[in-house]
Amino acid sequence: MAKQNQSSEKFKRSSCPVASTLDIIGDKWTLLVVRDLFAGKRTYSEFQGSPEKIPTNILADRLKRLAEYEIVVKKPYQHHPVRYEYLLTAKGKDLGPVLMTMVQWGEKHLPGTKAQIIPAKEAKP
Amino acid sequence: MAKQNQSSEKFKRSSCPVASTLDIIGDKWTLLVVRDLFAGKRTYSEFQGSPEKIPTNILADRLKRLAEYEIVVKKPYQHHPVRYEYLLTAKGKDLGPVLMTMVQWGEKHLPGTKAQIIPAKEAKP
DNA sequence: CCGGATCCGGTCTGATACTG
DNA sequence: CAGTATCAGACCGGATCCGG
Repeated sequence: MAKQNQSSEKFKRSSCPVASTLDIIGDKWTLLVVRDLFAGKRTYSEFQGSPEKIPTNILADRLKRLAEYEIVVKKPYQHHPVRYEYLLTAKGKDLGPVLMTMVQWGEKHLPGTKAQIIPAKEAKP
Repeated sequence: MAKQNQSSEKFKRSSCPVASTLDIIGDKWTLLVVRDLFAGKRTYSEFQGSPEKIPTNILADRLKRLAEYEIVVKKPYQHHPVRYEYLLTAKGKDLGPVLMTMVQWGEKHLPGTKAQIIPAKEAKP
């Protein structure tokens, strides 16, 4: 039975929107996956390829939860060896501003960080 | 020596601003404390009084970390029985937009949540 | 009393190995 | 490639204890 160890069932339903939102994205990895989705990554191995090196079991769990919360949809895009891709839903895309403000805060206050998720329009010096 | 159990030393220094920011605020409790600060709470017991019931050791640890990151400052405001208050720094106040976007996302996508930290200007439908 | 520190059981993380 | 299984150790969370 294995008491669903890292499974996905974490409903707390606080009345505060901040607390409720944090119940969903309040951990180190979830938003990193969302960031990768915004960056155009779509497959499991692309997520694994990110420099933060998310553990494979954590990645699987987060993707499952993101799908349950309808922040992403998982769909097969090839059948022979079955391949899946994960895409942001409208709800997931609405997390953009959250990511954005975090990027701005990080760039302003944390030295040595530079955004790469927003290509920007070639502001070449 | 007690190998600093829940102590504060969690530097990962990723180059991505999202990852770096998440190393600081990427957990369930930290932003909740920041939310309380924005809501005007300043003392240890006021934080403990929040409906989410943060455990005392977690609260102490988060406040210590927030102070180390210079997101808050801790200062005594009374001496007889010494009492402390925690105040947001400019860096901490800059987290406002992050909180804001999370509130907006939560209110839009999570039913049954209602903000209480931002009075809002009566944008009645 | 208030602001924390300590203890301890249970949960989750994270590295690696393994499977379809 | 896309995960699942396993397992030690880190971390959380509740309760309790302590210093001023």
